[in-house]
Amino acid sequence: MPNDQRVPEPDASAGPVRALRADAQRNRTRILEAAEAVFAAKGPSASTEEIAQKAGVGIGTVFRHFPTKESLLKAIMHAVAVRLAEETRALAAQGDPATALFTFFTRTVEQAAEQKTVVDLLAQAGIPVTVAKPVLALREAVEVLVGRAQQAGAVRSDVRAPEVMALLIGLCQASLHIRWEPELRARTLAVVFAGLRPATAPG
Amino acid sequence: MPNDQRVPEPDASAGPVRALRADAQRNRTRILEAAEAVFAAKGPSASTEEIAQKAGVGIGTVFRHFPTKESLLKAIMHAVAVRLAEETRALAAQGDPATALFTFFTRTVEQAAEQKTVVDLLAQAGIPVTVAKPVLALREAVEVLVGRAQQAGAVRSDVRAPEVMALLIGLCQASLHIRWEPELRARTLAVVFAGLRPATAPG
Amino acid sequence: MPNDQRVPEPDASAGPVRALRADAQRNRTRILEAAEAVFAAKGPSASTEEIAQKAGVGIGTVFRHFPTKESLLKAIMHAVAVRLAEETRALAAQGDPATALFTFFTRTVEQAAEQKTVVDLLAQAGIPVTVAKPVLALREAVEVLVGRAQQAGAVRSDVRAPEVMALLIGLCQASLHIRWEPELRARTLAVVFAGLRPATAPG
Amino acid sequence: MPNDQRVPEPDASAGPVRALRADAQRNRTRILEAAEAVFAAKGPSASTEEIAQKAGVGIGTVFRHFPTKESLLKAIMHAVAVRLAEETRALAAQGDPATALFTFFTRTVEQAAEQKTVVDLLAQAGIPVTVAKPVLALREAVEVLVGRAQQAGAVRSDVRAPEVMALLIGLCQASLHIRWEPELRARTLAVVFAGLRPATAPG
DNA sequence: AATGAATGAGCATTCATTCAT
DNA sequence: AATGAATGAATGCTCATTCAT
Repeated sequence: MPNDQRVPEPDASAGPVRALRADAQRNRTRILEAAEAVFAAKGPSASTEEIAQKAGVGIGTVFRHFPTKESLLKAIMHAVAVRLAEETRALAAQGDPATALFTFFTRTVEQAAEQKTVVDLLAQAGIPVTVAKPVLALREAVEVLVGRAQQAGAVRSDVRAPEVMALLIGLCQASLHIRWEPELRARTLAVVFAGLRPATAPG
Repeated sequence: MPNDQRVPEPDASAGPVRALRADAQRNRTRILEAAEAVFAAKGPSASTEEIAQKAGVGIGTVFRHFPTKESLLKAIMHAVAVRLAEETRALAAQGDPATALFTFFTRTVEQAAEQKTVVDLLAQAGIPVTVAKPVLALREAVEVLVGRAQQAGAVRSDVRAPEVMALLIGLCQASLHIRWEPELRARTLAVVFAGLRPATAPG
Repeated sequence: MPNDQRVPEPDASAGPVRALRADAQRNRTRILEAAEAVFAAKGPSASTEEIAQKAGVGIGTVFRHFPTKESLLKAIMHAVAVRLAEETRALAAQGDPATALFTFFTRTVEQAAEQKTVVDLLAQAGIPVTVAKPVLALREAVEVLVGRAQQAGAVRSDVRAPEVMALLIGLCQASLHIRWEPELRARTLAVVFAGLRPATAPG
Repeated sequence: MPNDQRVPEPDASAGPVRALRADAQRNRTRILEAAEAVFAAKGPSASTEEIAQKAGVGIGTVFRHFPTKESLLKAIMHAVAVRLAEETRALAAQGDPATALFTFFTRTVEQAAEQKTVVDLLAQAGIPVTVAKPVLALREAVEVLVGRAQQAGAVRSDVRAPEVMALLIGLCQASLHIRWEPELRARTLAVVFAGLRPATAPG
């Protein structure tokens, strides 16, 4: 038997509600990976069939795990949001509040250049309605970063989190349409960062 | 200006390749207007049938004028680009180079909030490949605005046009995903403008 | 002749709302015929694809004429109901009220044996909710037949139309499941008719 | 009765071909019960998965016991037929032949209104081909009821069992499509019974 | 040149049946 | 023997594109 479920150990914190058979878990993972890749490359209009093919499973299997295409998309978003929020919290927990926000901003824009999913996720973070928990967590993590940066004097005190999110969303969206030569991306970010810093900020 | 259509001169150089019968020309115009409205409201996924209906022509007529949906979209982009470029040139020709760029930037973001087409157009302006003339014209007009603003001391001298375009594209894209409360839009633009101004910029 | 539509003569009582091109009208007819045959043979679960094939048209054409499978089914029901109601009215207008109801009953059961559609239609006539006009017309026509038959003394005066409908529906449904040898059908109808006649009715 | 399973005799002649392990037998029973309930409520188009769930077994177990959905349906029919036949025989064995047939008829129609399975079963009883033994038993039991009723003078002597079956089937089918207000059902049955009674039938 | 009917590939989703665990 | 995950053919429906009228 593959799953020795002797005790209902409460540490089963990750994954779906019920324990899955080993093969089902493997397929679920493959589907998520395939979906992340396909959605990242082609956006949410990519066909479920293509995802199934890339995952090497039948179309029925995809729908067994995710009863609608919508739910699959949400799961991907969820995962990406969790990852981003974690990265953000890690940055917030690190030493330098003055640079954490800028680092996060830069990293996220870089990721967006490669993953449409990140772009789409942030797009959802822009609409303050019907947002799932992980998206909210991301928003809150950004708010923390902004607050810390302000306390450290790295960001003007009259800046608020929503416009930071707006700028972040915008540059990530732009990634869908701009061939970011590294220097161009750097110069664009420099403008935004300069705009965020106090007017008297040293070079 | 090439298109004063007083006489049915067969060599009309603007517009489609060959001269069109008067009714054909009228249909072409109606289709473009309908497509601009529909794409502006629903984005590029709107159905061609809907456009034909709004234009009051048969679907076949749409495809006679534009052999693919793609080509219709491009034509719309073309038209919007022409209009934007003209507005931009008008601004450049006006009196105050110090504010012209910011005015243009603000106006365009506002338009984007209402017209998906503007967003899509700018998206294309971000890809330096396969750009049609009107899009290039827009890029150049923006370059002029940036140059003038720099000469007027309103924009840092190390800023270049591409990052201004990138920021513009990004904020327009963001319009698709953010509910721009007017103050939020203003504060977001303020950050960008602060980033563009010289560090020691006067008020 | 397809359509000599010189004047908007108001007698265009049959067919869809707008005049159709000759080919479209032809296809519409073929689809209806195919659908009637297929539904009659296999019931409402028959696939739309099969109907399209039998009609010799693409699947898209079926959906252009009938935007949902449901609507196609309704159209068939409508047509059958109209036909049945007309037959019924014709019988009612004829000379002998004493036999008209029995004739109608017999004929309908015979038709049901060949056409599932008739069975399904009558099934709908049994549910007094959300019935379309032609179905109501059929119910009313049957009520007339019953009333006339009672006035002629051919049917007991305490019988009401609903149970006549119920018996009709039942025997039509039975046709789906019984191999009606002609004598069996006749004997079964004889029982029902005997039950409808006054107790003192002459043999 | 052959199936007293005191000992695991390997040659048990009734039920499935071979003797089953105790738990398999239990599962078989649960599946049949679940299927009867689900089919009774939703008709034969109910999904096999739902039946498995209601039975508390895996879908695979259902297919192990019944290799096709069709075979499961037949088994249900079998069971219902056995029950109905027994009820019928019990009525025949009772005291009053004059009313037994009518009682049976009334009861069955009432059951049909609640159990689609009864309707479907009788539908099969109408086709004299490929009838399983229990269905035949039911037909024979009805024949007995009819014969007794005729001997008692409650039913005309020229009536034969097949038309009684046809009427029974029809009214049960009608139950699927008619909202049987109790009075309507009573009046409908009254017509049929009047048709079955001798013309000069006393009271 | 205009029309709009016809086409058919493509999509999301369901479900009877099979098979690895 | 039991499980339930996997399968994939089939269905209703959409829409860009073609073509007869």
